[in-house]
Amino acid sequence: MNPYYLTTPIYYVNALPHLGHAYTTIVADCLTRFEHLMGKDALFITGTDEHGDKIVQAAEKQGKSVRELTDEVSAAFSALWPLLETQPGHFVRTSGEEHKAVVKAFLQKIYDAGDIYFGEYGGHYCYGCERFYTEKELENGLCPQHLVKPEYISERNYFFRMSRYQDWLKNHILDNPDFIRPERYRTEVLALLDSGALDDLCISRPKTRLTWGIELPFDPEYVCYVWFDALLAYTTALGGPGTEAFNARWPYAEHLVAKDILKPHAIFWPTMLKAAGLPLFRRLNVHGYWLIRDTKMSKSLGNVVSPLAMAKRYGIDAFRYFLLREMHFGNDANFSEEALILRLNADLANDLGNLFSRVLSMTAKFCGSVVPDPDADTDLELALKNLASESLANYQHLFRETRFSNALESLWELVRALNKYVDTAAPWALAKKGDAQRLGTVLYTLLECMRKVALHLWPVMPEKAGGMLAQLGVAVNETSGPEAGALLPEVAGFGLLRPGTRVAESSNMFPRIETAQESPGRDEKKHTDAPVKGASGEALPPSSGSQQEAGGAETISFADFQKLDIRVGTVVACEQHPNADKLLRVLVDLGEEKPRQVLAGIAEFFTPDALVGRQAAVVANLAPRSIRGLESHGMILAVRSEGGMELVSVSGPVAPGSKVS
RNA sequence: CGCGGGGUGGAGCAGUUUGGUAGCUCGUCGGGCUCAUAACCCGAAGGCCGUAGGUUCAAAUCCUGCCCCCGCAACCA
Repeated sequence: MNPYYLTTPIYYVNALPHLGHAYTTIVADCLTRFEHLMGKDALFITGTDEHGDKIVQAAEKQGKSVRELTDEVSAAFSALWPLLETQPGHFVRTSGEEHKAVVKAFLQKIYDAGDIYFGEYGGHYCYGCERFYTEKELENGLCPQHLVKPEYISERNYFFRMSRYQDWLKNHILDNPDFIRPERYRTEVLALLDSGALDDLCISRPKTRLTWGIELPFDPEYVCYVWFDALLAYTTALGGPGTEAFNARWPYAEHLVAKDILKPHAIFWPTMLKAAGLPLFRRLNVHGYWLIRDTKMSKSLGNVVSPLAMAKRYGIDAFRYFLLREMHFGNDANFSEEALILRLNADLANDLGNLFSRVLSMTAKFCGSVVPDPDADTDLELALKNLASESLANYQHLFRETRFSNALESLWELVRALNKYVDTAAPWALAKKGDAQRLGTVLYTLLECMRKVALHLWPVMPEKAGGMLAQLGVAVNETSGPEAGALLPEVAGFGLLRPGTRVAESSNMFPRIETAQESPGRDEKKHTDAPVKGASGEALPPSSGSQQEAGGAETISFADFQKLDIRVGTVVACEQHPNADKLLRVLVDLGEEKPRQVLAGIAEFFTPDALVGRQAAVVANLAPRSIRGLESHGMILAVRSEGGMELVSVSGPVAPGSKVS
């Protein structure tokens, strides 16, 4: 038994799952599948963090009980995993009884060891944030979030002597370069430790302020600080400290988190474990954010699709491939449908899919879809095999280091080399010549290498890889996948594919996505580019200074005007923004496949019901923007009048999506 | 001095830890092949690696100053 244990964060249930959650969990799944193929007894877990102020607030806002809300959101998370083709070994909920027992035992242990003390805590408390601020954090004495003066409250609380472990932690990080990765986050944590003394950590909340939490075992008047509780879920998933499963796996534990929760994982958590006399986890893997910027697709198509919907549209395997290939682990990356299609077509359809298509088709044509016997290798095969060994070795190394993008790039060197080999060896010419021996060698070499590629891709694209292996006559268990350790002999060994095996007659694993948006997308670009230059070159310099309108607005070129895509939409639904008084969340039918979500700052003037059914002008190609937790995909045009506000609309009903020109 | 990320051929990104011929994908141009998903293969054009100094035999890579973008925050779409 060679254990591997990986955790995703225990996701906070104050919001529904989004792309970030999907990414982290998919990475965890890929790594776990990979380690399985590398011979490990691999397991990853995930779960939900359900305690704390924010959950209580969210529940109140939605008019639900805390239990209702947490059950609901937690269910939404667990329902997501199969859709992403991920298979967590456990799903922990911090509101579960087992977890509570683990937390209480842990707290008691540290308490008994003398690392928890009761102390006075005075601070500037902001009721809006429900938290204390230090002098430093305040801006001009005001809460930076709410811009109100916080109240000075003095409170007695329990503290964890984290400061005691500062030097120890620093040394541990210095002695173990792999403890926090990638490097930049390790540097950041070291800088943080160097910058000043580590404070002790306040780990309690009086029940007078918060009751939704785990009661301290040594004082029923207090509940546990949410981080202190949540981090322990990583041990709960194994049954908790002291259990057999825990002892077996915990020393091999790795965590996977996004950069926003670096500090709790890199500082709180190791010191907590140290204080409790437990072994540390082995490694903390930190990734960046997915940014969603000006998605050009939405501009020309007018369709804005959620990333998860995109997974459905293009297939979960392609989605997983894209996420791993596009983001350099640790850095931020951009998500766009355009980029996704590009990757799908270039890497999956043209390179990989086409390789399978052409080789299987030739095998059918020249060898009756039976794997031929190879004859002696020529220099061509030897060179290819060298390249394959190197590429696969790199892939395995880089994948293990969470450098997925580089790993896949390395694997694709092999895929391209195989396509090139087809051209160079020209099996069709050999067939014509009747050189069956040479033809057998070439096709065998190709099929064998394709099998290796498919096998290595299984962690990333389980379904597609399974399909490719099946086409090559390799049986793979649908749920558990290839056998544990299947990758180990693959780097140097060739010849595992048996001659005589029946293979598929053709293959169409990754059809190209024909960019259905005709060419208006491109034309549009040209239209905007060319005229703009022309206009500014001729018209602007002499006139721009003098042509001021009465209203004070400067003139713009016709080309600039053309950039605006204003359409008339029908409001199909409308509700108050759950987290903003002045904003309405409006669903507008713009003649697209789905109504568009637009946030409008008009709640003072319109009730949600008053808007439903009305038509209004909408700027349809405005870059999406997130406002207080919700994304807005456009702007509803309105006029502020003396008595209130009026929508900009049309004099008679028109079809939703009609363009204003 | 709020914190952080970044400025590399037309676009998007590696490379910077361990200085030593500037790399990948897309796009453009030309050619080849016909097994294949208008795919594949070859070749070419295109970069003073933001800027100014410094260290060095040698700097995208180390040091210092400066300029410019972006995220976080902001009831603003």
